[in-house]
Amino acid sequence: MTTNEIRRGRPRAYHPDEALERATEAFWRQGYSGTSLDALSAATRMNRPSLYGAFGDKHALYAAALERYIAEGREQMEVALDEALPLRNALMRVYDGALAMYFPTKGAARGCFLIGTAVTESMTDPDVRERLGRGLREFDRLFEQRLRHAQTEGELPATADAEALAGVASAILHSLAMRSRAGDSRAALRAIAESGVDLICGRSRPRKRRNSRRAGA
Amino acid sequence: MTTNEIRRGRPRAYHPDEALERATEAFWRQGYSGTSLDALSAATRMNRPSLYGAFGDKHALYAAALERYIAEGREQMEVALDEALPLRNALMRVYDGALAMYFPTKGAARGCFLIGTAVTESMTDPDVRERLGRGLREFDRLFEQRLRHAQTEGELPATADAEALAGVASAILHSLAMRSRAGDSRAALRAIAESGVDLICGRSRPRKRRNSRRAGA
DNA sequence: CTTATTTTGTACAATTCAGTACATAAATAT
DNA sequence: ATATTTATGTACTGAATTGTACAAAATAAG
Repeated sequence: MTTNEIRRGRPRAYHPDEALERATEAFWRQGYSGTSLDALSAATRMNRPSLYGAFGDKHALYAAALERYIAEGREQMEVALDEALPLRNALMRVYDGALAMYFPTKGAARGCFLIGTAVTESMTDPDVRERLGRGLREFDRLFEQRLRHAQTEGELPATADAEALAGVASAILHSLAMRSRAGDSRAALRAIAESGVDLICGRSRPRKRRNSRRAGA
Repeated sequence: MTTNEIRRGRPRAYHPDEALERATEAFWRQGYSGTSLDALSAATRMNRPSLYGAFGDKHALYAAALERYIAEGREQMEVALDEALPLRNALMRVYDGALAMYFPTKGAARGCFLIGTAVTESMTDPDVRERLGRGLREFDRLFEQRLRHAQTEGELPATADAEALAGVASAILHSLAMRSRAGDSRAALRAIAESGVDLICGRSRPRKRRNSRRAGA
């Protein structure tokens, strides 16, 4: 991707991709307004002028972080929604992949970067609102596409409303994104995802999983 | 509620409740970190020292705003979920009430104050995370309670998992809260709510409302 | 080696931030 | 009237904010 051209002048002391990832993590934790350039400088281990040189101002850096996150999310989702798998499994793979991101192996739960930060900023920043909207619509589209495929395979009735079901599938994802920031446990969120999948795929018999562990954080 | 005791000294030039409401609106638009005390002072039309005297520091003011919003939301939801109404209508009343808040009659869409601001702040502020969690659980509880009632009335099968369905009902609400900040139109969000209600209540025949208007913002 | 080019690191400027000190104003109590 | 109490309004402090100027450093080109 990043073609290694022969660059003149002093070489960079950072990897742009790594730096963007670290900047993303800083925004992820503290939000856009709550993340200072000092914090970004520390996170990326780039000094201030290098940050500006590489990404432009704070807003451009955040925009790049959002773009990268959305693109990666789409790729992960495309993989998870493998059409060779049963619809149930495919959907759960999306939610499990999301939960893996929302609950890092080390450190506190962090939820979804896009939802956790852009939703606040979108009110006063039309550019962020636009990116947030495009991101959400992208995920809607992938769900819908996969559901339509399930219809052609007979996994879902041909009369089902794929667009509507995709909206519900997305809603489950949105809920996981938020709840993981509200102190809910990963297990509790996975149970919610399963409920959603049951409902979308049309459980023949309602599961009787009473007393399943649902402990808080 | 606020007992009008005989107060000595210079009378206040503001109404605490009104001021808290205006402060809420400022936070609603700009988030916690993005709202300066100057902005709060302007919104409440209270000068800085009066703000501190009345509410304490910025954090305490935000906490009070959250508390008030959650309490009001609970009340509205209790009214909407009237047990005398069919489950379908009751649920749609909740979503319609939410959309009425998220899309004010004048001004841009603003979504949910709790979700739109606390989800960002919850990462670095345990107190906010706690309040966010309690708020969400409160709404879960009301949904679940209403769904259990529907079971006793035979509107839902006795074998249904009320807790799980309540999670889905909440997820729909969470999705509306976010999407309204992402540029989605109110009509599109209402369609999503209807899809969710259909799924929760178990539509006998999948609705065929193809080509219903779903225009963007 | 010299020059051109690019990045780094320090240091700074101008603003904005949260929070407070203090004098003044406006009410009640005696 | 005078004292007491409470709130207001101005002005301020110290810290944090974003963004930039500029010299030194590190590389390639000639």
